[in-house]
Amino acid sequence: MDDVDRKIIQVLREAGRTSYVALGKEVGLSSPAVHERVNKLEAQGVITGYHASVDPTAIGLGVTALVGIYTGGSGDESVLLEELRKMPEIEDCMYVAGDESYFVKIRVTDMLALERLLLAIGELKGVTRTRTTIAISTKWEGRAGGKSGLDADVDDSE
Amino acid sequence: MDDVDRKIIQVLREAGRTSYVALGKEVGLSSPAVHERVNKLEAQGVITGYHASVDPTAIGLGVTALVGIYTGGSGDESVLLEELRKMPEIEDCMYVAGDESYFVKIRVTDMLALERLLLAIGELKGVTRTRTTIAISTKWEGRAGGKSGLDADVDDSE
DNA sequence: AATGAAAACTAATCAGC
DNA sequence: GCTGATTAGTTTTCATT
Repeated sequence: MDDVDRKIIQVLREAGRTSYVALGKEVGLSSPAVHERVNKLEAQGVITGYHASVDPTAIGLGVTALVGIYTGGSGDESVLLEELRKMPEIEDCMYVAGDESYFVKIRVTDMLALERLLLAIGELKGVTRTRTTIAISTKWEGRAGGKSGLDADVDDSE
Repeated sequence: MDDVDRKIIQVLREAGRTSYVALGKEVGLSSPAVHERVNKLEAQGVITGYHASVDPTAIGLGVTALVGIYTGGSGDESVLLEELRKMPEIEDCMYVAGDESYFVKIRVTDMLALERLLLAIGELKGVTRTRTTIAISTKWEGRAGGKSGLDADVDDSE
């Protein structure tokens, strides 16, 4: 992981379909050279995949909500997580330190679907309550990160 | 927007670098036909971009936090939003209905950087307080959405 | 670990349906 | 709006340094 790798990552985070030829020009390497580096980054698990970003409303997902899940008592946490994983409406899921145990981002078609999903989550074993925040407007999402991967304070080995 | 478009979207959300040849086989169309459809989806703003997913810790972003921002009083909301936009550590930003006004996801190198950023957010004009939840473990993130885009209750025109 | 050239494949364009 | 063919460009392999 050197500065060239970080530059490659930066470019691919912003434009995931950049050709290896173009990527090579950006970082000053030949196409086979960048390709080999990208393969290694993928194999190491640094690059975990490539995804098209889609306007949720265009595919009928008009409602975005952030749900904090409070747990307690009887339930087995790993079973709860499995149940959450089965719910495709849950796009993001984090185990958190704070008032809640889990924090999830969900997308559904409409308020009725939201109501149903919140009821379903609330009835899972171990869930004591939920706390829902509804997104009125998404200003931006998944912006290519903070330091752009550059000037990172990262281990330079391997 | 028909079922073929939805299938294309589904595939590209999961594998953003799928070739048009492979995509054509998935949906039962020739390569030029899918290419034309993808171009239209991009032009319509349904597909908004392609991005590599990166393991944040691999690029030195070890801390993920969810921050609710409470506002009130004097500040101009649009100025506040501009200031937030200038902070590259903020990956997601939503205007929400709930206890908070904004809800943001931030990624930073370490706790010191988190402290600095929270102080900076807290000092923005119009911000009355923040409420931070720290992610201990990200179970999943950006999972290709709920209904997979299929069987959507969507307008079939255009 | 990178290069330059070659082979295989894909993207992009276009006439025709 | 799709197909099939064509051309241009890219990915991938490989011998070489």
